[in-house]
Amino acid sequence: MGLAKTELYTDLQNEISLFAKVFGHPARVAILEHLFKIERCVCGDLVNEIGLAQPTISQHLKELKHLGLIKGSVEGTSVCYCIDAENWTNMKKIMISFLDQDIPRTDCC
Amino acid sequence: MGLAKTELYTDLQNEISLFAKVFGHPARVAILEHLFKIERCVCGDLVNEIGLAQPTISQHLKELKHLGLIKGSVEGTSVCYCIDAENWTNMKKIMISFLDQDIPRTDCC
DNA sequence: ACAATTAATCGTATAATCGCAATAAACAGA
DNA sequence: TCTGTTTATTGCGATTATACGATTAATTGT
Repeated sequence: MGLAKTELYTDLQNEISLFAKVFGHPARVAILEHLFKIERCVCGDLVNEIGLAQPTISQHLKELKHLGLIKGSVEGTSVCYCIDAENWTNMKKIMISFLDQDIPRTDCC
Repeated sequence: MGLAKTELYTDLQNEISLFAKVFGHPARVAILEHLFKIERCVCGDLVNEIGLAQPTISQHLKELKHLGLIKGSVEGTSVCYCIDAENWTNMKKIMISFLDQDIPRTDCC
């Protein structure tokens, strides 16, 4: 993707873009929506549910876990994933404060 | 970025990821925040404000305009940009409904 | 018409992303 | 221990994204 010049932006702007980037792929959106619906599920369930190869799902899970939005616990040979409530709530505040800014009444056109 | 298999996902999931992707770069976050603060500004202002080259800013503006989140009007030799209030509000509803899902009380870990 | 100003487009180098086959790692049961 | 099950990691090809110099296009003022 080339290299974003992160030093040009505020920490908050960089943080917003990192959260947004992880939502910027429909597979990760689908994984999260499934976790919200099912509450908890193992990696193999997501492979069947979504239809991508197992390494691909595993890679998307890794990115979600790296940002702290989900957490996984080993249960025998499988790994159970769920939403990380605290981190999700924190992320939600940041994203909504960005989305919910007051729109200027004066139009430019 | 490789090729996402959009046919595997719902229209809503694809739409959410497209909106998120455009927020997935700090320059576009910075552009939008500046438009919220200043209400209206020309391309050159953003070049000075952010510190990227003019073609780069122009390219980011193009992506924001393509999604309908901003609109631009020609004013002499310069182009004035502003937030598209209606489309922003529509996008906001979609994104917040995704972010604001009920978090399951049962933890997996 | 000409020069100056501003923004968009083109071309290109670099780097990240996506997807998956192959493989490794961790664990459970016989 | 051996086998089967499940997930993580590695390596690779194809594609997309970022950034910018050079150029073009559009407009204004003289």
